[in-house]
Amino acid sequence: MRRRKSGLRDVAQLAGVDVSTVSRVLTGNLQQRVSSETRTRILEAAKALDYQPNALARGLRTSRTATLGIVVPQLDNPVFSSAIRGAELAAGRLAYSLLIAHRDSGQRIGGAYRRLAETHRVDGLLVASLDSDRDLLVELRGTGVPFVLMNRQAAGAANAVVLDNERAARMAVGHLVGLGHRRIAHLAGRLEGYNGQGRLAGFRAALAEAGLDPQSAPVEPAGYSVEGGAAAMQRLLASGEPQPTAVFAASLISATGALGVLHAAGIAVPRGMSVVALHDAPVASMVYPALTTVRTPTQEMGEKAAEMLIGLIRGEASGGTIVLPPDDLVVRASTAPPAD
Amino acid sequence: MRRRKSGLRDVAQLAGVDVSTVSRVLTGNLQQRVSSETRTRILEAAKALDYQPNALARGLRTSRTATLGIVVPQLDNPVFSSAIRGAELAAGRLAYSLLIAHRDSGQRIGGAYRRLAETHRVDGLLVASLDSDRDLLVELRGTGVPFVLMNRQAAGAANAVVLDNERAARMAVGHLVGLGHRRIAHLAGRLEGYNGQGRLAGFRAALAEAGLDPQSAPVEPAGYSVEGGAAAMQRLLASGEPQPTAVFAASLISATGALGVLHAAGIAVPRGMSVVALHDAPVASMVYPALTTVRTPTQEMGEKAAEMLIGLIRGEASGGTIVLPPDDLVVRASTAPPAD
DNA sequence: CTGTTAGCGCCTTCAT
DNA sequence: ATGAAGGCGCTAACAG
Repeated sequence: MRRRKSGLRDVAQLAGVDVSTVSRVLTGNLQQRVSSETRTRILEAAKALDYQPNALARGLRTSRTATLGIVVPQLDNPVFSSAIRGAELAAGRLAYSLLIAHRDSGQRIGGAYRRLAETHRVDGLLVASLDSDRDLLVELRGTGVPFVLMNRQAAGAANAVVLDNERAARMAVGHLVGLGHRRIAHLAGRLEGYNGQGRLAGFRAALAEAGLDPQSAPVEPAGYSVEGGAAAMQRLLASGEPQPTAVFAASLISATGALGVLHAAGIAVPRGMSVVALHDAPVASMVYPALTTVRTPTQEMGEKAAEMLIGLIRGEASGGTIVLPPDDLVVRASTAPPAD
Repeated sequence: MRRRKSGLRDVAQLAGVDVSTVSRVLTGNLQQRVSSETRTRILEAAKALDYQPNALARGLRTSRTATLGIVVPQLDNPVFSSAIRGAELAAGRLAYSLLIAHRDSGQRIGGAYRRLAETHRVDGLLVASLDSDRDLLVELRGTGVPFVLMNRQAAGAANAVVLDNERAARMAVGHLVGLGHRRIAHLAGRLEGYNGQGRLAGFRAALAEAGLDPQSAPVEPAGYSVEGGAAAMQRLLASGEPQPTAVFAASLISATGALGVLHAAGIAVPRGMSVVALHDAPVASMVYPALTTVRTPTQEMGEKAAEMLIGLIRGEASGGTIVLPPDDLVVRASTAPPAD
């Protein structure tokens, strides 16, 4: 019972004009010279027929697909899912769609990117990857489409949207210092990575500002997993006296792992140990005690990245690196003045 | 320095044959009559030029895009992100891509679906929605492409992949009963929804089997949010004696909300109250105490749904409803025998 | 077994 | 201000 999908030709016929005129009106980017009379006639016809352009035909002709590819290492990480959401919002506003692909781990690096780009499915790539810089960039360049990195920076990659890690870390550590903590440890991210390094630097800077010795402060790499956070916390507790009274975790996820270890060790939070983490997400209030966090603009990161990419595709923008400041500190139940 | 992308014509030229022959070989679904000599020659040429078919041109010609649209209400929900992951895996195996869209809440229902389907971007739709049945189905039918529902069933929709809610609920409640609990409450899902009803039914069935009275057991609708779970737990605690010794939550997320309320009320888990929830995800071990859950095959749900949809698109399958059994019970720290 | 032909639906010079 | 014509890259009859 459903009629055949109507094309440009049907609209043209109904409006009594040539298809090329219809195309001019409906594409309508330039203020084409078309009598406003026929223009309205065409617009009406298009609406009457509920005309929808065939994206394939248009893409074939213009060699642009109005589609962005997005490649993420994991979907269950709130940082990425939120960035995707942002990218999707921004893309939608600019009439772009999002084609999603996981990094097929185990495959040759970049397989996902290539497939998308080389079959003319996407006009550009949004990349949130954990790969080592060199291989990643080579593959990305090989695709021949513009790309924007999200949540990381890589030497030689011009376009990226990242968090101001240093400032975020200082916000977190500043909170601890303000509460009176003097022995503060850091559950770091990946020390080889962009974010891990920035957060560590911010941690040390904040300590120095407070008149504490950055070099003697314990730092345990924890990565961005629950297990990593747990292991790092364990090492921290095992590593002799005097124990810190507070820890700053580089990520919400690793902080939850640390919380588990503290529970198991019988150390009350925040009485025996204050915990503050970077990134805010629903999980922060699901754990016990609810975690004090620094809210980070992850959704905005996706939005900015998509906007930048579309700008690059359209040749309107020049790329660069956007550094987003952290939103604010969300004080919950996991931080308090030190007991001693 | 990157050479122009090579097309069918380049391959044909290099192999010294006509493009149509190349097409036959490279499409190669049917055992086309082509001399194995020229076939290998073409294959070599294609490899030498690193030929990649232009998906747009192919799609325009065949009116199939090898792309599935997936519409989800939220990305940060582990159930959905895991289902997406599964869909992506299955689609990839069958050479399909995934175009993602959020339900643009606030817009007219189905806007997301329509945009994807009516511009010939997708061959079919994977739908995980929370909308009321009627509107959803009307919109979906209007798109003219086949669709498969994930994690829900709707009257009149032939194709769906769902969880065996009743069995999952019985698994959870059976665990509680086995521990010796007699006063068991249910933090239900949405009682109007498919999943909520199934889980409630399973809850009551399990009680009846254990010789307990299903009708007198407290049931509080909690939805699938942290806040809903907290509010429901609060109502439960306020609703007079005798209090239950255990609760079965219809979802992991609402269970975390309930945990928070129990902490605040000074009720120890599991000593004062056992908690078991449906769905397993990393969050289950992030909360304190780590939640005992029933693991559900959410990723498989996505896989099955994608496989079914592709079967429908290819005209090879006939659809239907697949009911997936729960995986198993994961006993963590939130359940124990009742104290009294 | 292989080449020829004819579009898929659209955009875009080039005329008029 | 509008129409005519060509072709994006590919596949699918139909010839040979």
